[in-house]
Amino acid sequence: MGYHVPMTDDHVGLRELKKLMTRDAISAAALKLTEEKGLNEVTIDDIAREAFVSPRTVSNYFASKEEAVLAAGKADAARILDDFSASTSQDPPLKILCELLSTYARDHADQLRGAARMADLEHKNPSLRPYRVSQEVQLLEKLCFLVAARTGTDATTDLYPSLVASAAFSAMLTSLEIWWRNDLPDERLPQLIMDAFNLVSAGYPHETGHPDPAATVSAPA
Amino acid sequence: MGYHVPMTDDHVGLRELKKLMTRDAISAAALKLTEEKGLNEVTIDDIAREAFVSPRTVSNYFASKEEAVLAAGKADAARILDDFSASTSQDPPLKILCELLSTYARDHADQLRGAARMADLEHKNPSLRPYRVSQEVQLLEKLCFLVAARTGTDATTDLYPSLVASAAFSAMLTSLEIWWRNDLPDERLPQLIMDAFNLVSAGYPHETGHPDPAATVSAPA
DNA sequence: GCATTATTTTGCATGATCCGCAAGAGTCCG
DNA sequence: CGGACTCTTGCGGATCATGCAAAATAATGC
Repeated sequence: MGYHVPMTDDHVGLRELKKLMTRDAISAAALKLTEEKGLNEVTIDDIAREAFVSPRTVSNYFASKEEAVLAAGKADAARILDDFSASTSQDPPLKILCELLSTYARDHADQLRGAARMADLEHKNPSLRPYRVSQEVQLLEKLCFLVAARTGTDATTDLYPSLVASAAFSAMLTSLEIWWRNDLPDERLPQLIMDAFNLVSAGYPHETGHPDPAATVSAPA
Repeated sequence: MGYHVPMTDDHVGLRELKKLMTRDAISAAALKLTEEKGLNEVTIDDIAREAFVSPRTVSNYFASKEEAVLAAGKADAARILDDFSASTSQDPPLKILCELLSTYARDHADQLRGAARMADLEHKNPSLRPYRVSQEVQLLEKLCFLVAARTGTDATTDLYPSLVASAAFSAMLTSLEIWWRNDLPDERLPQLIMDAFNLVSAGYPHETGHPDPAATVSAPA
């Protein structure tokens, strides 16, 4: 299934290509219809018609409408994990992830708009939430093992890798959430991500009120 | 069973009582059958028979089998949040939560075994996962607002409350996970929780190998 | 106690989803 | 071109979610 095909176009296989295309078509159809009518008003038959496939094929690719809708924004996160996995830096994992994520946020603002659209969808269609969070947890477990491998710790017995992975995720997700909820400009996001990672790396210093303007968006100095 | 009408009850209502009882009965039936046969082999009709109610009543209380199964272990977490909300300490939120949780782990290890059993169920029945993580996220959001209220920050614009809430959750969940995955004795859990919170508060110091024996369980020397 | 009201439980029906199965269409490889 | 393999499709059965109205049960007033 999700095997990484050879990097050369040599023998990619027309079959695999068509499979990916129909998958994308179904996912795109689900996304479009959901944005138009709301997920509970969309049936599998509707998605099938929109994607020019049979209803059975839709169920063949996705276990539920929700997964079809959410399949659109899955690729981005995987790329980040690959980059982290491929990095040869000796810095602490949190530093590597901070640089990776803030850089990505700076260079791919368009992708992030897609993520924001997703967040919007999720707010309007609560039934999407469980599936989305579940996907996040899967990524988190993957990141946990990557951190363990990188630092020579054991994800099954050590606290460290799991805690670091969770911290990175919360930093990224919290930044995205605040960025999206407050309609901040694209330029603010990288800084927000770095602020979040700094707060995490500093051990969450006790705040009362707003002593640190860098950690809030209410005073855009 | 009930003989005569209560003489000391301040109108609690027999109705409300029966409602709670049937709810518990359904949830318990769902849990029992799922542990026996696996959730995909359990139908709503089965649960209804086991709980001595009609199938329609099951759907009346829970939107899905999954919710019925998970309804069992919901109360514990709410108590912790209430304790945190009621605390008048001026310590940082993470310190308060650390003490609250390690104390709870020391005094109520049995309840936490129940939580561990749930985690086991989730591993064997993947369809439970979305519903469970969704519940966790709801608790996390609640904790986020409690932290914001306690520290005078704004959960919608500040990174701090969301990051702190996430950190506390990951510390607790990671401790629990490692505790039950390695079949550690009850006495180890409070210490594990405190280690996790210390690691979090220290900003996840970079480890390679196992320099800190307090952060691992592999060498109980 | 008895009747009235309010709430819960239940059965029934409908629309939708999930999944296994086998036939048809398309692709791959020699 | 032809066999082997894979994907698509239609069908059928089992399950599920939900609205609706009637039966059952608890609460309230007389």
